[in-house]
Amino acid sequence: MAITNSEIAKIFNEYADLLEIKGENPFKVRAYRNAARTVENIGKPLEELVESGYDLTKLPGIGTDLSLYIKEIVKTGKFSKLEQLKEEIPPTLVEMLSIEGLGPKRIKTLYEQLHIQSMEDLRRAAESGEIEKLPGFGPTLVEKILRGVRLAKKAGHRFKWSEAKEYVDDLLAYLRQIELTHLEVAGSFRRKKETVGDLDILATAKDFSEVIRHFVKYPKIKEVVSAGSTRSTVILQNDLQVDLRSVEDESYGSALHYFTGSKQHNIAVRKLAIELGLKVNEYGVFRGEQRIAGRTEEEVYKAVGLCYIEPELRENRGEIEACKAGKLPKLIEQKDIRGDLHMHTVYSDGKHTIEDMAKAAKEMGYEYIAITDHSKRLTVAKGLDEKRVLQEFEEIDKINEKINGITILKGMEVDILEDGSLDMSNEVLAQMDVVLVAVHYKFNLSKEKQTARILKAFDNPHVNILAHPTGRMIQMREPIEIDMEKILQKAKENNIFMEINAQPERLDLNDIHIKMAKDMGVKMAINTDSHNIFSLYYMQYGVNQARRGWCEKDDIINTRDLKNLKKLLKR
DNA sequence: GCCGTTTTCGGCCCGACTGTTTTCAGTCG
Repeated sequence: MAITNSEIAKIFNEYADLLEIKGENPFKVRAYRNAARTVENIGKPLEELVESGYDLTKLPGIGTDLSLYIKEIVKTGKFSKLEQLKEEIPPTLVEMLSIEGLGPKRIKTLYEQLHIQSMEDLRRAAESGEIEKLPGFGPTLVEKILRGVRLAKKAGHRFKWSEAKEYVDDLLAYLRQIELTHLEVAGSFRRKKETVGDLDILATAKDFSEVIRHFVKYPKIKEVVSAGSTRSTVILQNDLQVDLRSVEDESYGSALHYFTGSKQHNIAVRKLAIELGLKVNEYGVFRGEQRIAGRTEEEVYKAVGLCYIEPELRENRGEIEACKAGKLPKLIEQKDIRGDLHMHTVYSDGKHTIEDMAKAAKEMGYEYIAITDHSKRLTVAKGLDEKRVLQEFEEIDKINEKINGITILKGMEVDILEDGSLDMSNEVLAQMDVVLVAVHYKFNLSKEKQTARILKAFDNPHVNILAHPTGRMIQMREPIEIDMEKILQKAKENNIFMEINAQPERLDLNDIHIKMAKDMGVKMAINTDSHNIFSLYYMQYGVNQARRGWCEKDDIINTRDLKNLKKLLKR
């Protein structure tokens, strides 16, 4: 049974948690966390790297020890040091870290003084008044712990970016009711991460205390966690945490940079600053006591010898090196998109007609769309057989004749059957302008079989695009197991494109795979997979994801005009 | 535990807020 990179990362993170509770050297703890991050971010399975004899110490944050541990985990599926540590420190203590106000030190105290090992122990001791008697603990903290225990059950939820966007729009409109100089959402939301854990909002105003007073009166607040003079934290009724912070205008740029993160990017920038004898914090860039930059982000980057780096790239995944080498991408923008190559109509499981979709797309300023209804295997979606799809194409011909300003391409989202053959005859496929293929069932095949299934589909000379390549649904369905590198390699050889599916719960490919594809020279298409006219606007989410994957206009085929697109679609 | 064009030892990002204290530890981001 193969072990995945994220499973290895999880092992290191759990080990780090336990080390921290044990009271180990915090830098050692950090080393394990850094290693976990590295492991998560390399697109290639570590299992393969180990097999090929790759020198793991070349990876950032992996030294002699950790490379040995990785090998051990890949070979045995287990990390013996973690197993040993679990004998010493009960692993159930880790779950208590999720409670607001409880960190490693306090958990250690609770364990050593009161033998508290689980959430249930914790609740009992808090209610009995035992915890309050401990030095360093008081009634307020106990209250907080009890609240934390109650909340822990539903913790860990992250909001889809699109979902967070709705809350952001409402909250910003509320905040703007009073006079502000600057107002910006920072954090992972600004970096356009596919999910957002909380919101970080930065504001400046003549009288900031008034902003805080206004903020904590927002009607959708469930609880005000803290409200200081420069920052405040609240929980909304939907359990979304919002942090509002403020600085002086002269620090606005550095604060925006600081609160946008990512943490790893900021650390890397600070290290650069230290090398130059500078200090970077949220108030500016300082040489000694003197502030030399801070009003804008551009200033901050310039002061540490860098160019401006787009928020979507700030993950410390090579953007700093790329900037120094003058190789930062010029990221794709929504206005570069000229069409949408994946959508459904009433012929299968869509809600609108071909003509409705075409008109809506025309209003978006598109030059072309492809109608790509499902094939017959997908009976739940009323998939089309050869005869029906040819009828659909006749209708497309008629609409193309009478409609102006947009061209409708004939396409289909064809099921890849279990054996890798396609759910449509070659004779009919040959009549299509664009052929999407996709996996819609048998998600749990072994990695070898699933990969072979898709590679076989790529042998069909009519295939153009692999739709939602991993099938994952954010926080709902795991991706199918495939060897992405092999698939990208063959896509490159056969001139097949990968889809970046813009449905907010899919966003498939993810950012790491997109960058992998880009680096391997595989081009992609950003498609909405719309089932009605309203979701055509999902395109923005797909563009966000493409930007996180370093895509430029040229990497995305539906930025081409129709003539050039057609050339690309001819294999 | 990692890392190094000053270093193979001695560093490792930085500050706000809270609750508990009476100057600060712990937590959080």
